[in-house]
Amino acid sequence: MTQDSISRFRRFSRAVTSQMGVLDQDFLGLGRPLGPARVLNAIGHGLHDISQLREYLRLDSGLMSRLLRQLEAEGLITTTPGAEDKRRRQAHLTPAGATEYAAYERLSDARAHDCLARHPKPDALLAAMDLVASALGRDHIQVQLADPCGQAAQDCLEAYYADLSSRFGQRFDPVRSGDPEASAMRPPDGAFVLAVSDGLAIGCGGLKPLADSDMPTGEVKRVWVSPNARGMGVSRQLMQALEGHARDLGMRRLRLDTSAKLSEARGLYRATGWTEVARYNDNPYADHFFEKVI
Amino acid sequence: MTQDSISRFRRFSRAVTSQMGVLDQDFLGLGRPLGPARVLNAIGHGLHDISQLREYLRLDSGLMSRLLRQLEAEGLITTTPGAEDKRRRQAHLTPAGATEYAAYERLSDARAHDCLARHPKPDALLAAMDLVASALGRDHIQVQLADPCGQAAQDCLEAYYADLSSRFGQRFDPVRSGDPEASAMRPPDGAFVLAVSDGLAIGCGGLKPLADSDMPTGEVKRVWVSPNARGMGVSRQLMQALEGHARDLGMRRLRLDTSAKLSEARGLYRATGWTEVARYNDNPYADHFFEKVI
DNA sequence: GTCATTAGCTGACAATAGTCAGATAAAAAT
DNA sequence: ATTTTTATCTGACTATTGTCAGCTAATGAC
Repeated sequence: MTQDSISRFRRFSRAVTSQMGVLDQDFLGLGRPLGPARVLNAIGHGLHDISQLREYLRLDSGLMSRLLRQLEAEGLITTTPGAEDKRRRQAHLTPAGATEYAAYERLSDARAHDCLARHPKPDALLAAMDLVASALGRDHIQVQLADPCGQAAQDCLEAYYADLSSRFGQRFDPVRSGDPEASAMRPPDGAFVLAVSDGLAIGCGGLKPLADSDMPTGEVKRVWVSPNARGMGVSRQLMQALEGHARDLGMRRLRLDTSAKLSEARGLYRATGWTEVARYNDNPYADHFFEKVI
Repeated sequence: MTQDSISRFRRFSRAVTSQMGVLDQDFLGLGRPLGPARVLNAIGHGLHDISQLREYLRLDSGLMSRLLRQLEAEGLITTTPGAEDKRRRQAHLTPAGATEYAAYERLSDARAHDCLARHPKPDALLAAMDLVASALGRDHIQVQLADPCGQAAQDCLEAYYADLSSRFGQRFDPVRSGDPEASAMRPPDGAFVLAVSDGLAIGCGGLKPLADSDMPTGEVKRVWVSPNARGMGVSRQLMQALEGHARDLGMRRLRLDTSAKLSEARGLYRATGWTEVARYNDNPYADHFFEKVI
């Protein structure tokens, strides 16, 4: 079983526990009550901002504060005032806390592994979990800037290329880590965004500058949404985010190319203010071209 | 959305809450704390035996008792000593309790309906939920005697016939409610069992007497497992249950017919003590015949 | 500067959940 | 008939979770 399966399983678990209004009691059995265990895990999972923690765990500020003091007294975390705003405190794991967190992670991994290992079709099970998690978590999908060469982005892009390969019946194999376009999709030139649902990247989109005569123009590329998360408005969110970044980067116009084989997409473009234009590049796979002034 | 979708959704929800070690906080918002609300719902759902309730909800006997007293004081339930064993008390909803229970059901229905209604592919979502629920709940699948003309049995049989029709490319349409074989599959002549996972029937099997010369013989018929629950040992459980009933009914030998197109099944039969025999009936769809002395 | 707002903390409670050692009565085992 | 076991109940606790008003320090608006 790959690490990726485990993370997909855990995403499902998180989606279910946080979206269906359920509490995860998984954490019991390691000698710590649910409250502090949830806080410890959330911090371990990368939520350092206390206000974020409160929102994620839906805890009262008083209760949150007490739980933090408790973990601090146990020597598992430290809290420090924020760098910019000293009111916003940050929580971080101490080495002892990291060890405890790792124990929870192992427990969780083991459960995921067991469940998948004894299933006759683990891939089908994971796909079903993805579908359910996306449906349950559709209101909590976040679009965020990411490094196009990071692991999550690479996972998305590989899935995207595989998707394209199967649609065009032809192998897509762009240079991977040394992707010549990657640097163009990083600030300050462009942008690359990921749609993240409960910690798993389920979609992506890139924006790179396009040399043009009359006005600063960007090109939208590699917009892709995981099949199990389609129809949930993710691509719309991705496009909005890319437009926002384009504006911030001073671009005045966006372009994109697409193919008749990706028919779902064309409706979205038309519905969100894009107009079809004449071919503007020599991409052999593209047969439809759109433009939007922003 | 059909009622069936709702029950499938709710089955998923129950499977997730009870199998992943999570507590359903769904019940909040109707002015009752989680504990009593869970008890009320479990009773409404048909769990009357207090020991069953305790096991299902995993509550301490003292706590359970107190929650019952509380609900009794509110006039929502009554408890009575069991008919056979006066220690085992039974809990039942009063009319007022039934009204409260219905309010929870409506809330739950509404949530299920909303979630399905806003999904682009509700059927795919439900199928994914079935798959996940079956995987999570595989250790809690119960095989129980049922009326072959009951609603759950009819749902299974219809799915079974649809399955056969698609495999044989030919329409199967046995007489439904007036099924001539139904009465043969009821005690005292035969048996009909359902595999139930979190309240949803996911498989079935029938047993009817077969006229034979040398020893009392039964025939196993209509063994079917929902595609989303296959590979989880359900058919094995069904066959075991049918064998048990056959023994109780005094049968000494079992027979069954099957088709080469249902190849998965033949491995199971061989592995569980059946031997292939010569054709014993004129079923045109059957081309393989098995027998087992019990 | 003053004032309103914000993030988080503390104290004082209250409600809920869980535990455990008997008590009681019915059933089962001897 | 006696003893043991079982199912439930009760009382006396403890632990956990949730709530709310007021406090402090930092920030931002005017």
